[in-house]
Amino acid sequence: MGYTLEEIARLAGVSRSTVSRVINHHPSVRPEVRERVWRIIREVGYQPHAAARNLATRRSRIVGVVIPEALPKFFSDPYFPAVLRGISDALTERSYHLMLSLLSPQQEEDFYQRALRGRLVDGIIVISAQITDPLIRQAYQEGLPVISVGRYPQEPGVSYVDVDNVGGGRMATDHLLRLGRRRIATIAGPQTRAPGIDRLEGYRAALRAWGIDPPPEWIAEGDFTEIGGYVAMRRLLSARPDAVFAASDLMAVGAMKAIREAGLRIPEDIAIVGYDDVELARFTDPPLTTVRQPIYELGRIAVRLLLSQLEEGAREPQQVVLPTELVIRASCGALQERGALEPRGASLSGWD
Amino acid sequence: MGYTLEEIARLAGVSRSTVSRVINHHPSVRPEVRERVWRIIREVGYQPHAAARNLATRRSRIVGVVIPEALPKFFSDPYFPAVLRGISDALTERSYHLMLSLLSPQQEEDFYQRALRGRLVDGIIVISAQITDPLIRQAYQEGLPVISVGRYPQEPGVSYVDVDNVGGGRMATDHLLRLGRRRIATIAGPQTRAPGIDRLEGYRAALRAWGIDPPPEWIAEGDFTEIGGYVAMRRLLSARPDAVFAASDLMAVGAMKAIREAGLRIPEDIAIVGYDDVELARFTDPPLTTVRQPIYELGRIAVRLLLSQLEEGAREPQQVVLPTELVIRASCGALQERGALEPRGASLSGWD
DNA sequence: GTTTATTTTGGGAGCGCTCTCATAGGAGGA
DNA sequence: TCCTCCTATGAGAGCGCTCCCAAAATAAAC
Repeated sequence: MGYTLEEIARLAGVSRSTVSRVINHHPSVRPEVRERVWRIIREVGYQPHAAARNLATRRSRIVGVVIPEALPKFFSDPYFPAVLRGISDALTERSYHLMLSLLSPQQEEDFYQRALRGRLVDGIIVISAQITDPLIRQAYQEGLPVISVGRYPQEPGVSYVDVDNVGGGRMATDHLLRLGRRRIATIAGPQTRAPGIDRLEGYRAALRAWGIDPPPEWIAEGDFTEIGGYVAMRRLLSARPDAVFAASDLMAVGAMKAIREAGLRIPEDIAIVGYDDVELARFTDPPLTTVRQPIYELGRIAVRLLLSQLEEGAREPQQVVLPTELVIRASCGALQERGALEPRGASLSGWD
Repeated sequence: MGYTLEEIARLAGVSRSTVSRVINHHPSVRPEVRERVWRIIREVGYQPHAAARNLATRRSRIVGVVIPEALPKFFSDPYFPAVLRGISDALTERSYHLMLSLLSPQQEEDFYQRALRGRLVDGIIVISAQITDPLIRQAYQEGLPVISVGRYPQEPGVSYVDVDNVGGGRMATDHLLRLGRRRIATIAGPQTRAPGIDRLEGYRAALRAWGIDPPPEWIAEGDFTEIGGYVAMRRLLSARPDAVFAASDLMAVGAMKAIREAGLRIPEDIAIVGYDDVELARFTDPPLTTVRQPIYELGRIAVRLLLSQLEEGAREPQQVVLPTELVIRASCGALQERGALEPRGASLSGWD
């Protein structure tokens, strides 16, 4: 423990430089020498000192992953673990390390100073940024490598990966239209955040394509939670919709409750489509038709974009939007065997 | 961008050493000089280079958090996010950074080499180790700072934080005994992992204290999953128990299904207590009495132990066991208003 | 067998910081 | 007023690596 390059060099009877070349797989070392050096390295269990290397190369091979305001959402939402897995897998493949920061807004500034400007990390990936995330803006303006998971409209030059929320909203609404529904209401997400805005935009686009102009009373705003969906749905009921597109599964669940309380049937009286495909969606009554997003991929691609900046020096903003997928279950009325998958009590494994 | 100590020194008209003292809050700098230096630092936005500092101090202020085999469990289990939050909060308070590694067994070795022996991290916290985790053992044997979240019986000197699984099992079982149940069966967790072993031990201890010696047919082993609980319960039914202690909530849910299929009522015919207090436990029918663990604290304390090794050079193994808490709902029969909390359909927010 | 080109190796100079030690001022005591 | 004792500051030597450049060894060309 605690060997240095110098000592390995001495043991192998070569110079420091040669050992350095061996570790870094530089071609111009005689195979015989290379072998000898490796043997010594393995023998004594030598491992180059990370800080020394980082200092000399001016690279740390560490990527910061920032989850602002993680505290409430990090729990319930399967979103974060999935993105994180994607990021982690992709980084590991490329021999990078992942520095995780669950930050409150006050801590963000401090983090930024220490980690990014102090070159502790080579770049950062910010997940689910507020629409005006100062971290992203600051990093971007100083030319430090940053990728946003979720589009970042404030600063058009910021690279991001996002899911096609407009497309997802359109797909969900279009599906209801094709099933013959015409009075399609929506429970939109908060209009302060990109997913909320985009999914509503998709809803509008789909209706527009069918020549329908939704009146204001078809649109209610929720906050992505179950209660929010419930409250919004009660308001929408007076418009007598025959279908609802909810911008999150949780809101869809709340909406289903309100619909049932009003004595209406799902999907016969009101069809419903959610968004996210959370695990729960398979176990609602009836199972929820919903929009699935490639969340794991989101993480992987964020890494790919960041490393292309880091290693190939890509300068122009790269903006990737991934397509979504419609998962058809019974709540939209497209399936015959409605109720067949209905669970007894709450259940998570899906085996019953 | 890219200022060095030297340059700040020149700008402030002092030496490098003095600037270094200022940043490190060394007392012996004249207040007037200190102020002048700080002003320059703020003005140019200077930030010390992390790698240079790490090299000189031989400390990185980074702690590695290793979650082996994260892939399947990281999702469903609220355990990991909670521990992670505890760790993250505690580290942030002490100005440490968190390096997260979601590792497959093959990657563990590589990680160990690079991160720990290369001094990329000052120490590691391993969550939910396999009972024979090689990472922990290797680190421990080389004297590198490692804390296990969950006890590590293989190597008695390893420091760990754990939850009192024996106490939790005893508490759950004792509760059923106090409610008058006498034929108490258990669905134990896998006997290859500490929580499984310990909770069963607690069950035994509680019965022993009441002079009851559970026959083998009262004990079935599950794998912590819902199916596992279902299968185990079907086996147990032939022993005609009047209560069951399931070593996980998921198994309890499976057991409830089996009980109901057998035409028996909960809690009248068979009372049931689970373990973990997962979110779902509030929404089963009837709501599940269960054992809650201080998971967030687990993370915080892991950090405290690690830093006491790192900063105060604590050498002797520190082993902390946290108490659990019994959350009484209707499934054990202790509550009158059974069914009052019963949800309609699936629901997560608990507001209905 | 030279000369020239090429590959392999070694030495030196950093990377940007900390930390010990020596020195220059000042304060305090006689 | 002089000497002693602190306190504030500066200089220098690393920390352990990479990378450039020149030297040595080898191969190729004449």
